[in-house]
Amino acid sequence: MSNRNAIFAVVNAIPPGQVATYGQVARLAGLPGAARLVGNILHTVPEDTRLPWHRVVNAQGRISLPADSASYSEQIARLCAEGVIIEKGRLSLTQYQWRPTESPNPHSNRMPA
DNA sequence: AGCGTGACACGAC
DNA sequence: GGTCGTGCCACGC
Repeated sequence: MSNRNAIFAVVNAIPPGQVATYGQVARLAGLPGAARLVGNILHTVPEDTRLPWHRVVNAQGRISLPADSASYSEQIARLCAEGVIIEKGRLSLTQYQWRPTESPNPHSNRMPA
């Protein structure tokens, strides 16, 4: 399995109404420190994908896309539809960040409470 | 095969 | 508390 697929698997495992940071996804995918790669990969994802890419935000709880892009508003719309409240382009990580309990990779999920 | 790149994270101001 | 600058990794050209 390529790392790309590993990242897909992790993102795919994020429950609705919750979000994960790029770094978190990278770690869960077994690629600590490769946060940028996650964004890079997600950017190459086709638009018609089933992947819940909108549940991935940066460590600041902000949408990491250009505010004028279509994907930006798309992401906000989807999150909002799942009950995630976003203010000033920011959301509360402490409230919505995914706490992986039964991740596909129980191997490397290290996330302090 | 090598180099630049990016939807980031983290430590400092 | 926010903003700025540097480091990191794997991907794609």
